[in-house]
Amino acid sequence: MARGKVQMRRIENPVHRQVTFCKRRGGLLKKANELSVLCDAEIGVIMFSANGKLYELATNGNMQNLIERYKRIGVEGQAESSEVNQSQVAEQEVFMLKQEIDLLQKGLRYIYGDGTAAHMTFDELQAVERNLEVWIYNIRSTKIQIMAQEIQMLRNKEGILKTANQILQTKIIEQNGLFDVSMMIADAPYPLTISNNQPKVQ
Amino acid sequence: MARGKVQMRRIENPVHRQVTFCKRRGGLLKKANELSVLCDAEIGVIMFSANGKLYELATNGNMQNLIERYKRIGVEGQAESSEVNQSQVAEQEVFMLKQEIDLLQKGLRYIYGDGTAAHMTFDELQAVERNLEVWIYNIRSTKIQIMAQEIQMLRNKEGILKTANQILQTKIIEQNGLFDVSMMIADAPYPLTISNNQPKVQ
DNA sequence: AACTATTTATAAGA
DNA sequence: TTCTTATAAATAGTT
Repeated sequence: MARGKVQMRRIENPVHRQVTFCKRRGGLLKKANELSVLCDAEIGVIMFSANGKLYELATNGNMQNLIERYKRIGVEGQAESSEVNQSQVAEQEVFMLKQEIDLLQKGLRYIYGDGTAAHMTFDELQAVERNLEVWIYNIRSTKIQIMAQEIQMLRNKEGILKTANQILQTKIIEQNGLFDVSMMIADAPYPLTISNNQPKVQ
Repeated sequence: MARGKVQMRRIENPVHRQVTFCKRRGGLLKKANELSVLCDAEIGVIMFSANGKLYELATNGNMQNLIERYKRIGVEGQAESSEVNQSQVAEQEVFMLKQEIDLLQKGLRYIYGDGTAAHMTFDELQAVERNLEVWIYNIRSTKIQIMAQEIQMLRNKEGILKTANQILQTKIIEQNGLFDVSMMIADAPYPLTISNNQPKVQ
């Protein structure tokens, strides 16, 4: 509105955005208050900044009352809504969220809780038991996979070490001509020149 | 703001007041929307005109959500409140709620999740498996308890029914004098005069 | 936060 | 309510 028209889209520069928010926030609250005084209207404004900070104004001094009135009057005599009547959608959404929360809480009570499962019905217990069996099955499968991978890795290592061992023996024999070192290391259980650092499986 | 400065008090002329309300209402909503877009803020405005008509704007398109958020966050980080700050109580409550939500989410990710457990380490799997075994054990114990209670209850019922049966037979015999009805009901598997509505165990 | 050149909002009139 | 226009207010860019 001054020193240049502004494009009506999000200000990318964070500092700039913050400054503008601060300025316009004041302006908006002032306008709201003026409208309230001049026209004898009751106005509430709720603002959440980008970083979640709350700013509010209620011209009657009490946002709770205003919200109560809003919910009561609600859909009835309203005129210029920002959108079409979304109250049904909103109610539905709230209902869904509440159900989801219930489910979350129940599920956790189910698992953590006192462990005695004493408050559950027989059918619920039956269902949980089946779930637990599936989970145990999955966990055991995964464990077996992990162990199989370990085994495979160890076998690969074994092969590499054996090969290295042979190469080393060959080199030593070449360097020492006719002298046969194979008798010197005949009792060693592993190649003497490569450390054997294997991972463990419990 | 134009053609003369305006005194900041209620406009007495009703027509004039209505016109001003209409104009400034539009201005306020526009400003609110601009602020929302420019600064990435979430803004709700509720206006009740002097004659009780409701006008509203919610920049996220849903006033219910905004009110929910307002009530949740409440007094936390707010600056220009129209009321005194109850921040300590509110902050505590918000903190508790956040922790609870974290716990819920963490616990459920653990249990539900993708079921494949592929992202867990071997040791984690081991721990979960032990937990699951404990839970299954508890569940099976509880099931057995429930079944034992059922059996006990059924036995009690059986006793009561047998007693009732005998009493009834006795009464009938008394009323009919020498006539013996016991032969009439000898083939009935249960007492004929008491409904037998037993719970089921799967 | 303070300063202005401009843009925007709007009071009065129609 | 809406349009017009003179003027008051708000504010973008700068310091």
